[in-house]
Amino acid sequence: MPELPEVESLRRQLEPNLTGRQIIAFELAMPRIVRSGDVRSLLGARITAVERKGKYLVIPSDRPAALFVHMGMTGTLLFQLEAGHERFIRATIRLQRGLVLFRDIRTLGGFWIATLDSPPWKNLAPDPLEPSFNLEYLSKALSHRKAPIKPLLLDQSVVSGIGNIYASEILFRAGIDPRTPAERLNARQVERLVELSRSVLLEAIESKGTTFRDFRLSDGRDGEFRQFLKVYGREGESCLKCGRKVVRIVQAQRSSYYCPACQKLPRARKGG
DNA sequence: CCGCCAGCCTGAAGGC
DNA sequence: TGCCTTCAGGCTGGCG
Repeated sequence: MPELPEVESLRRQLEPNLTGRQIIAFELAMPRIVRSGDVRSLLGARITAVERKGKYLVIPSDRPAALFVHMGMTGTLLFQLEAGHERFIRATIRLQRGLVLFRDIRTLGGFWIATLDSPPWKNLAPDPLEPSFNLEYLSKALSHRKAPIKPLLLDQSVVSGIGNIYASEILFRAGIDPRTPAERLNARQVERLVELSRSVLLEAIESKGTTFRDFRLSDGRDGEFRQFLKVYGREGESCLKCGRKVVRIVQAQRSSYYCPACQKLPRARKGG
């Protein structure tokens, strides 16, 4: 699953079911999903909150240790009162009441057990819902960056929480060509990126995220934002603004979708 | 520091 | 019915 709206939707569903509950046991069907730390340091611990940082879920406890979860490409956390018959369950957290199942087809996600002041990430930028993600911040982060803006939106040290679907959606709504060198964006465009990153992610949260393929909410349901996607996955279909065909290109080994008519590159500079 | 690329994994879907 | 290739909501580490 993966991007901010999906992780935030999971967080909201899990919070009331996990907060205040004691961890009874970990059952690791695939031990290597524990990337660092020891799950034994959480046995008997009581969960005190379910938080999110970028695309990570952060689950602190009444012990020094906290559980960090990243969903990778295909991970999710299912909450069930009783064991079911789900496929691809890599780990099960047995609670005082209920079970948290880590379902991850491609096993690119994982668990980290660590203290809150030594999280698994380094250089994680603010996400677009944080006040510190503003024009001043983003202008500085993008200045002197010659790389195309689209892959930079996926760089979690520039802005956290945005992944491949929402990067294309944000750029479409901002009217910016994904190939635009970041340093060539003017202040007006950077401002639009700040505002639209925020509004697109908020709208997606309203719909409990996007299920394009594998993502499931913690109750097993699908996110409903897919119906509101304007370009992602719509190669060859008509642009919803102008009717021209949506194009797919590959940047940094990832698909980017955009409308060549609605999303323009800046004009080449003289001499340059 | 920056930009690019291979690699990590598994499963679904499409072509032949 | 295979067999093979391509494609996937992410991120890390290594190279130049």
